[in-house]
Amino acid sequence: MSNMIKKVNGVKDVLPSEVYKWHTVERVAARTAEVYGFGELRIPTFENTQLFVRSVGETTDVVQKEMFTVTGRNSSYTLRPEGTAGAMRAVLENGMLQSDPLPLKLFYTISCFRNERVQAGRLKEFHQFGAEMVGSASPAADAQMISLADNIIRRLGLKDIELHINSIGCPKCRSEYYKGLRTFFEPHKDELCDTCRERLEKNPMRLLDCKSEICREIGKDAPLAIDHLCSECAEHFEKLKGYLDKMGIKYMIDPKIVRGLDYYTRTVFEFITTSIGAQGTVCGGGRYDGLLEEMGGAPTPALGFAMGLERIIMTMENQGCEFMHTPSCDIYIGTMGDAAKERALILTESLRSEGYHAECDLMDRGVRAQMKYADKLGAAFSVIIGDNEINTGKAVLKNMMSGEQTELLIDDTFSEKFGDIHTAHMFELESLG
RNA sequence: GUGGGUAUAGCGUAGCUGGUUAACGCGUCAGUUUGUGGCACUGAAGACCAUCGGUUCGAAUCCGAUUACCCACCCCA
Repeated sequence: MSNMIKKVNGVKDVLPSEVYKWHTVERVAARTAEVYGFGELRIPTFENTQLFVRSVGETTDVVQKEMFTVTGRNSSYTLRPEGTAGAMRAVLENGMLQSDPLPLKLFYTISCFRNERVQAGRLKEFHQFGAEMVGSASPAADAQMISLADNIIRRLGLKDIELHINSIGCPKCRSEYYKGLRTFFEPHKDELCDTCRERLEKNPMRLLDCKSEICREIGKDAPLAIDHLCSECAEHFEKLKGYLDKMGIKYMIDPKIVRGLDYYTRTVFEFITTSIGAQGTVCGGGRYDGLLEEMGGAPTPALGFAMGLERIIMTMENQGCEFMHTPSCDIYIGTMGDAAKERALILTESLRSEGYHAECDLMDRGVRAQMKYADKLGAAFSVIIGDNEINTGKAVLKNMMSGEQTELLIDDTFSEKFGDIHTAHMFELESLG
């Protein structure tokens, strides 16, 4: 073991015994998104480094110190640290804004890569379900995006998730706001923590997000972005709140939400849970009206969100939410002797071609051991075939739960007969609840 | 990048202030009479006690370094 090559720090294996949890989340999310009119987009795992530098922002932590980048042949590629940049690149490159009816509605399930220190709910390779809507500047679009995320979260059975919303304005109102922030913090410059002193120059809005007690104390009465919105942004936010109210989606206004990716404008939101530790943001997103233009496209309003699948699953586990279970074995065919083995092989094949999960012995076990195996598989039915059964052409089908036994012919009619009994059994199970 | 904690079979753990073949539970495999599971019982396989170095007659046990993991800061999903 000591000389075995192990996996890299900060990544995870999902074993067959756990994968049903992922299927649950992925399927519910995709199905819900489809109901909202979103189509699945599949994008490459890596892109040109410049794509992320330009879109996510040169000064962000993600770009500055968390990207996995490889260089070769005069090119620099980066494993995607998030999905929006790649999705928008695909939108522009494929001319979707010209060819498809607006708004574009896209979703994707991807893994992302960020070279960070690992922690509960934070991995170097993590998975996101993302959704993006391109072309609409309407606050109704914001409301629908939030509704989609909210719906997925609710359909997964998650409880006690808070929706925090905020507006960080557009470049127009922001330049004014930055001035205000700088003049507010300037007198306290020496008291601020090192990173905040830098932030004052680079991105003063981040000061509000600092967890240091001193900075928080100083920033207590700092001007807030929502209080400095231009009239258009203010109206947009008011309308969004009105829509959310009418849709019955509860939210709280959290003026402290500052997204760490530079492309965000106007509406930003987070769904937060307290049940999985410090990394409680289970879903985050917002508007990025300037991004497509920044990437070389026509000015086009857009917005989106991403859900962290690991965090969603963790929260579900924590709250005892139900997952869809993968169906277990329908029938186990036990055998004694070579003739029976051949017959079992044929029966298994024909059962499988009818869509049943059938299993037979591949380990040369004794009958008793085979039955134990069948039990471990959770087989609903079993049948044992030996010389007697081969000679008479009949075998006994056993219901593993009730012990009920039925005699069946082990010929071409077996699959069909089994099908009848199996559906009756499933019906019975369902009526029992 | 910064801080704290942990490191024993596939998993979860025990191993007292250093002393002969490292223990237990779960899981795996095989049996408990001849052809039938769930319970119970018996047995087996499986660990150079993370790695390297040091102290010692002797180290899983003490010390140091490295690595990994966990948690938090930061950041984000």
